[in-house]
This record gives sequence, C-alpha cells and structure tokens, in this order.
Amino acid sequence: MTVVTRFAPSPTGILHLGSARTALFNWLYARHHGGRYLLRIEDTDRKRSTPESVAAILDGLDWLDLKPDGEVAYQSQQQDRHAEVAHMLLQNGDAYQCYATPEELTEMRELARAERRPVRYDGRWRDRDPAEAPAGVKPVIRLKAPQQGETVIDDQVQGPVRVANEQLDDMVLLRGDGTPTYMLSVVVDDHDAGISHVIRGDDHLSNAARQTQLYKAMGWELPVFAHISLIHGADGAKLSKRHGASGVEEFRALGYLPEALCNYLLRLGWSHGDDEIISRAQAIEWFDLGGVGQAPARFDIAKLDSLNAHYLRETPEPALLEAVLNMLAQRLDRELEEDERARVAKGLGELKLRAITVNALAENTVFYVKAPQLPLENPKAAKLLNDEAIELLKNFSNTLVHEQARESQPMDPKLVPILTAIEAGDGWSAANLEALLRGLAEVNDVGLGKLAQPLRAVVTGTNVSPGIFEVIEILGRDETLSRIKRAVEHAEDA
RNA sequence: GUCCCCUUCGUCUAGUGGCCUAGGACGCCGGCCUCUCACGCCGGUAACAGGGGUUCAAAUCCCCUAGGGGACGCCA
Repeated sequence: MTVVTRFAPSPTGILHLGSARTALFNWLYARHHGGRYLLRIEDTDRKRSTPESVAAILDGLDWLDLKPDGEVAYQSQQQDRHAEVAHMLLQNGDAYQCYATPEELTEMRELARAERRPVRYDGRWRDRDPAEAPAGVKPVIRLKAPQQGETVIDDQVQGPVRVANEQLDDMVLLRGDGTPTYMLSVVVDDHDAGISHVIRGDDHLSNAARQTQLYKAMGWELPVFAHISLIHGADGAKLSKRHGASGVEEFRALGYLPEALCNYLLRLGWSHGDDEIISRAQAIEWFDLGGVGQAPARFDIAKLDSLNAHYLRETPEPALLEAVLNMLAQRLDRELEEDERARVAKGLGELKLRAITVNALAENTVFYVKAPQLPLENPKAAKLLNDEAIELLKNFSNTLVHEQARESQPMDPKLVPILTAIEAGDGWSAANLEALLRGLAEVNDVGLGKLAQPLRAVVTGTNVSPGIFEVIEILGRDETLSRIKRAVEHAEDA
C-alpha cells in the first residue's frame, strides 16, 4: 500500500506547537514508508480563516523543514464536490433532509442537559415525510447513521476504540445554505486525495467514529487512524497562550533552532529506547506509530533549552554569524564596522558553547563591539575591582607599555621574548598572553584568578566569559589596553 | 450529565508476565576539571495513582475507585 499522510490545519491563527508536532509525525511517517505527505488548509470557515494565518502556517512548516509534497490543497475549493457527495447519499437513502430550526435544536439540547440525558439530535426528521416540511425553512442534509451495533475505530495509537452507535446522532453533512460541514469535507477530501493514514490530535478521536460511518455509507475504504495525544502546559491543561509561548513563530523569535524544536517535539510522546538526540535522518529511519505514547505530555521548556544548547553547539559558526550580526546591529542601533564584525566572527566559536538560544548568543557578543559602561553594572563584576585588583591591572598594562616598569620589577627571563614580540606587533596570542599573565601573577605572588578575574570584569563587564586569554587575543592589544586604562582611571577618580 | 481516552521519578520517557533491589534524559544537589562560566566526567535525590483479583510470579493481564483530558454545533 502506498502511504499518503496529510497535515490539515485550519488557518485561524498561528502554527501551534501541537500542530507542528502533528505535522512532524505525518511527515516522518510518510518519509519512513517512502510515501507522500500532503498539506490541506481547512478553510471552510470563511469567517475565521485568514490569509495571514495561511502564510504563518506555511512559513512555520518551511522553517521546520516540513514542506509538503505537491501542491497545497484548499478545502474551500472543493465545496461543490462535497455537496455532490451529500446529494449522492440523499439519493441512496443514506441521508435525509432535516427541517429542524437552529432554535429548535438549541431547545432540544438545553432540555436534554437539564434532564441529564445525553445531548443528541433526536432524529425527528429521520423518517418523516418531507411533504410535512414547514414553509420557509431550508433543510440541512443529515447522515442516516446506523442506530444499532457499534462502530469500531482500529486506532494505531489508542488501540481499538468501540463506540455504541446509539451514542452517535445523525450529523449534519450539508448546511441549510448548501455549504458542507467539516465532517463531510474531511472525509471526502481524505478519500479523494487517497489519504491512507490519518494521523492527528486525539481531540478528533470521537469524530473518527462519525467519519467511519460516513466512509461506510459511501462504501469507501477506511484510512488507518492514529490519534496522538495533545501537548499540555506545565499545569496539565491544554497548551495555550497563558502558558507563555505556544506558537512555532514565537520560539523562532526567541532564538530557538528548528532542529532543536523538532527533536523536542519528536521525543514528546514518542520514543526509541533511550535515544534522546535524534537527527532528522535517524528519525526517518526509526519513526513508526508503535513508538507513540498514549498519554498527553507536558511541555517543559528546560528540556527544550538543553536540546537547543546542544544543537547550537553543533551549528557551525558561519551559519550563525549573519543572524547574530543582524541582532547585534539592531541591539546597538547602528551598522557594525568591519573590524567589529571580524571580532564577533572570531569570538562566536567559544561563545556558542555556552549560550542557550541564538538571541542569548548575540547578546553575549556585545562586549566584543562595545566597551562596558563604567561603573560596571554587573555587581559581581564591579566587586572584583578592588584596590588590589586595580594595582595588578595597572601593573599588567605597564608591563606591556613601559620599558621602565618592566625593568623595575623582576621578570622571568623567558617572558622577555614574548614582550618583545608583542612590542614588535606579532606576539599578541592567547598562548603568549597566558604565559605573560601567569608570570606576572607569580611575580606578584598571587593566584592567576586574582589577575584574570578583574581583567575579565574590565574587558567584558561581567564575571563570566570564555577564557580570558582568547578574549583579549580577539579584542586586540589596543582595545584591551584602552579598556584597562579607562577602568583604572575611573577607579582612581572615585 | 452522557460517551471516549489517559495515569511509571518534578518533567519527557524505557519497560509488552520472571533480566526491575524499575533504566535513560532534562532539572535539582554534591564533587572533579579550572582564570570565571559553559562543556566534559564522577556521584546523589526522586516514580509504577489507590484498592481488589488472575498467576508459582504483575509496572506489565482483568475489575473497581480516584484524578486528568477530550468529544457531545447548520466550528474546524
């Protein structure tokens, strides 16, 4: 059997995480079985469907690399076909016209609820002669569903689900104005498109029973159903806006990577033994319905963060650079100079190892293009700059610029060539700087941290950064010395 | 209210009758590494919703209870 899956969102808002996961499962299932994965926009509710929403869905899928095979289908364009099927059913006696008014139905439901009876259409027009139809009421067409026996959904995730037919009322196929309902549309579209596997949220599980009746009435072959559980928020309720970010686009804007989001979504409700980090290629190889869990899963941002940090580390710097540079320019509200861009480019490799999101990464590169404000805003960094630290920093910069200062204190002879090289302009490397700072610390009889930490504070404005030798190598001699000088002067003024 | 689905550490999960004194991941807490942070490594905390059966043996099968979710539209 050729596998054909589909993702069928209604374009009434953003692309939700839950929908994205449904799309991912459909995509993976099709890929795994060498089949096709289609996209159908369910826009039959003209009032709520918007082109912006369609664009957002297409955009989101694109970003997640879940592009559909073939053309995007629009349900609204098939209305004539849907109506045709409804009339066929009517002709065959598998459907009938119902003249009950909406008011009448509301009354019926309220009464049922008040009397604590099941809320269902009572079938009052099922066997009534249409000649008795009241004037001026446009009838709807309802399916004449079986009243005895049961309808079984052989669900690939939930197992066999049996529903007594007496629980299912005669659903509306065609509205009074002649437009098809969702129930009719999905079944007809899925059949016409040759959909073999319907993988969707389990909020559709009860719909599946009704749809099964429709398939049977038409004599069509049933698709395989697989209803996956919904994603819930940390409090256990269905994921929504009040849980914070719930749309794919929001996570993108926050600086999350599509690979991380997909990996996270895949592991939410699906597993392959103890595997956690799963590439797209492995996912295609491993994904099957058997591994899908039945219980709803709660969304956990901490796990997404850890996955994102992982994929960020794996992403080569050039792929990150442009995004970071753009964010930086926006943050500083100016274009970056060539040498500034070069520094960021060099610093990225170490910085990406400790960031969680792309946005945070960009924020962490700021010190490469902008000297920290004095006094330092970061309290921990500010605290590092005590009198002893200022002395040591002064000492360090003097060593670099003043011949005399160098002669006035004992200096490890093997450091002299380094100083000479730096003076000559080609010795400013992390390795040399480390040797120099270690030597200086030794001469002053302090631990390296006593010197490195204040230097880090002065240069980056924080107490946390990549290795300080690499940092000042990238920053360059002039900029490093200038930042030390400013800080020393600022401290002495105070 | 009626029907349907679900229930293993805080979270995601492994587990398909003996391999389970229940494994992994994230988080959290220690420690190592160390110029800080991160990475990495080592160690720790922590769960079979409750109750009945079935069986020599149950997290795994059955029943009940509780809790959670979903559906019940001329919405999708």
